[in-house]
Amino acid sequence: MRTAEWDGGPSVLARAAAVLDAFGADTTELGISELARRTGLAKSTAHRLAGELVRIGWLEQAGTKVRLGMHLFELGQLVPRQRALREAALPFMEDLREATNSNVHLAVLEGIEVVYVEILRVRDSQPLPSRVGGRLPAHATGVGKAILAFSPADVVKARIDAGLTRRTAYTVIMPGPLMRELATIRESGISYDRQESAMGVVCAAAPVFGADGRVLGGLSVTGRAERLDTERMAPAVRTAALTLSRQLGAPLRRASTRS
Amino acid sequence: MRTAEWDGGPSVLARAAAVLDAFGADTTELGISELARRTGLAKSTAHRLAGELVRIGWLEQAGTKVRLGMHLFELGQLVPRQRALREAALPFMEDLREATNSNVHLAVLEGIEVVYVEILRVRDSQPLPSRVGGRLPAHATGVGKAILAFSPADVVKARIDAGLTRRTAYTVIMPGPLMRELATIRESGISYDRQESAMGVVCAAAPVFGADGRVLGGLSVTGRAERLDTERMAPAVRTAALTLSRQLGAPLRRASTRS
DNA sequence: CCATGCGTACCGCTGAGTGGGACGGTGGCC
DNA sequence: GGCCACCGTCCCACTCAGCGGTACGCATGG
Repeated sequence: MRTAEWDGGPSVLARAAAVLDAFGADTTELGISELARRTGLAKSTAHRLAGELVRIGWLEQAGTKVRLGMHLFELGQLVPRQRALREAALPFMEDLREATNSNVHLAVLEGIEVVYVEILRVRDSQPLPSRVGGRLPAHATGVGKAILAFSPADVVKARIDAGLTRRTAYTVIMPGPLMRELATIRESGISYDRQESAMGVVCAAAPVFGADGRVLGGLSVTGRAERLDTERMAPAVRTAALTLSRQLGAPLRRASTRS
Repeated sequence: MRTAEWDGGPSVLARAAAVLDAFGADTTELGISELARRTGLAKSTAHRLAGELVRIGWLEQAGTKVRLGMHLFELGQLVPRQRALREAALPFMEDLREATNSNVHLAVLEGIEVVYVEILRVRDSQPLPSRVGGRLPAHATGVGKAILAFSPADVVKARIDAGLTRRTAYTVIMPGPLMRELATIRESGISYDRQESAMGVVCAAAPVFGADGRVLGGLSVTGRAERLDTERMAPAVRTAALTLSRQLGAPLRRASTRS
């Protein structure tokens, strides 16, 4: 069997993780053979693993196919990084949406990417490239840059070393300019995304800090380029992020706080 | 090692599931020894499993302790039963919250319990016994009874056979009265919870149907007994549930639709 | 009517997983 | 201050859980 793609040792758990990771936003159901193909497992192995995963509730039988099970949703809702932040942030996010009449995002950093923890959309919202539980490269998003600006140097280094992948013509892909922008964000406490993650989408973002003074995530106001004046939104986002940080017990000293 | 507690065979996956299930709403971080104790695994086994789970992102290292990882949140957000329903329901839930100025719940049936998929709270909301991703016995909640009323007979039987556990003095714990109430709900399309899940908490709920005509979940308006007039809320909840069902492609025939 | 691909089932081999045990560090109670 | 209980970590020999090649019955469709 081909195991070369897994760096370490292909343990049962790694195989099971590969099975679950075979599903995606547009891949909600898979048959056994398709599962085996995507994971590189033998068909009989995929069959047995799927059966076992169904028995523990991580997969659900859908006819002869299989899909992610509710137990995973339940577990996911218990993830503390997400839960504590979302719970504390929700009221402020709703205020922010009402005040700005724009989409509001809450995200955390996971490795070198941001994961969206909550999204409040406005009624007439155009489609956005973000999804709750979805990932985007940190350097190509407003919240990502806000978080990176207040993260330890090795985190920024990891992001740069992994390659500043281009997502649009405006994505910052050079280390130098990115570092300079992060310095500016540290001064102003505000980060902008000017069509850097998706064409036509702009946002203003600000970092959220925890009780230990370290950055926990980012808050942003997002909208279409032709409708949203990011500079006008900046004070509102920053205020919401500061208020949220204060409620989380963050030691906010001056205008801009660094870790 | 003690494996008698697991019915089938204690596969690696079952052990890993036990490790993850050791965490809960109030148990966000665990040490290795505590983990071993709660799962009944040998300490060295718990240690190795935890290490492997960390490597695949299902757990996170928190100092020497360990907690659920962001990867589980990401996976959980992909669960189709939850995602499709929540996405379609959100706008209607917001309308419902605004119209009734009360907490709005969306839940699905998982086995014999309901799992809350989304909760919209009002500003001054008193604490509720519900949590997104949390479980409650189906027979003791408004949404649960709404779903049971339109579920196949064997589902209702399973719920009754598992025991109608009492949660408050008002919980329906006798099979006969429960069956009669479900019949009433089938007629009216409305289900009530009068302090049956928690003292002081009442709700009005209605079932949500999918394109195949089967019940997908339940929608409810919830509040404190002294402030919420459930009968006055009933038409709003039922309307929202019907509108949502129609958008989901449900074949709604008459005033009340059954599967 | 055969080719193809599906889900399912069986079964012998083997190395991944197991857990007992040991070890060093640490915190608190006496 | 010194004892002790408990912690996380690591090692290692045994064994059975997991693996995948193989085969079968069944749709589908060309």
